[in-house]
Amino acid sequence: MGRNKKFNQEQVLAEIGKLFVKYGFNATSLDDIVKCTGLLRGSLYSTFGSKQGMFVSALKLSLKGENNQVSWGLLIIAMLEVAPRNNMVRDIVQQWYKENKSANVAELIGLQLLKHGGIIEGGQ
Amino acid sequence: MGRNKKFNQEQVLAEIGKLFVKYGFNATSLDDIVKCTGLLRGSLYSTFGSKQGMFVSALKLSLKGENNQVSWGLLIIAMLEVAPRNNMVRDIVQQWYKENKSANVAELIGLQLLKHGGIIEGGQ
DNA sequence: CTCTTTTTTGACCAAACAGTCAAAAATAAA
DNA sequence: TTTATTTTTGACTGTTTGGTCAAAAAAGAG
Repeated sequence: MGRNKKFNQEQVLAEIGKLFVKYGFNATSLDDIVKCTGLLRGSLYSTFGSKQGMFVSALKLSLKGENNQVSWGLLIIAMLEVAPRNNMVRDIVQQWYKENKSANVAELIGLQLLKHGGIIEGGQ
Repeated sequence: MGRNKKFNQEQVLAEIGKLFVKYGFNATSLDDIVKCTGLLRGSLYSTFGSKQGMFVSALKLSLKGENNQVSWGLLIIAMLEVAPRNNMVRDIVQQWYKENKSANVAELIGLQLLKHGGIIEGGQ
């Protein structure tokens, strides 16, 4: 019983994921997240617990679908900014790596990072 | 005339570079830099102008030598955290990419990022 | 020694930060 | 309708942030 959440969690996580990809983890502020989701801090924190919780949830959701621009972005942000100090994120990425290890995953990661930095061109 | 700087600029930049590699750009605070270099904010700012200036100087210096763990680290941080909003850094990395473009640069970048995130093992 | 220029010093600042919480509102269940 | 439970709201907090600046100290040049 009690009230139901009035927002669609997956929709919100998709928005949050796009934000993290655009600015990176540390450079994305809670004010940014509040603005882009339309939710208030209390709702975000009671749902996800912390900023890292928001990232973890967005990452997990994104990895459930097939690899796209957002999931690649979240993966490289995870490896550079989050995984080194968050075991849960490191485990998630490690799991993903195990399942997707192929001859050229490393190369694909590198290409995504080069795109992200605007060093080479790429869709969007 | 006038006083000479009493610190070795290249030594200081090497320390700063290591810090940036360890924590990333955004997660490295000026207090961190002050502590690790032994310099005070005023000296740092009168020499490098800004935090981004410190990063640019450390990156340039590191790329003058041959590729090592620090220069790889600075490059991936540059691409993910700095280049998207700093044209100078983007140009530096682009220049580096032009000079080092080989069949497997992208793969090397990907491997470095996987190492950085602790996803695969690697020296140190 | 004196003069002039430069560096060093560290206190200071406003803005931005992630996170909290008590009260109000909403609603599912009985 | 009442009650129990949940979510929403938004003001609030202490901390940390990158950056500034005037005064003091140092030292090269004459």
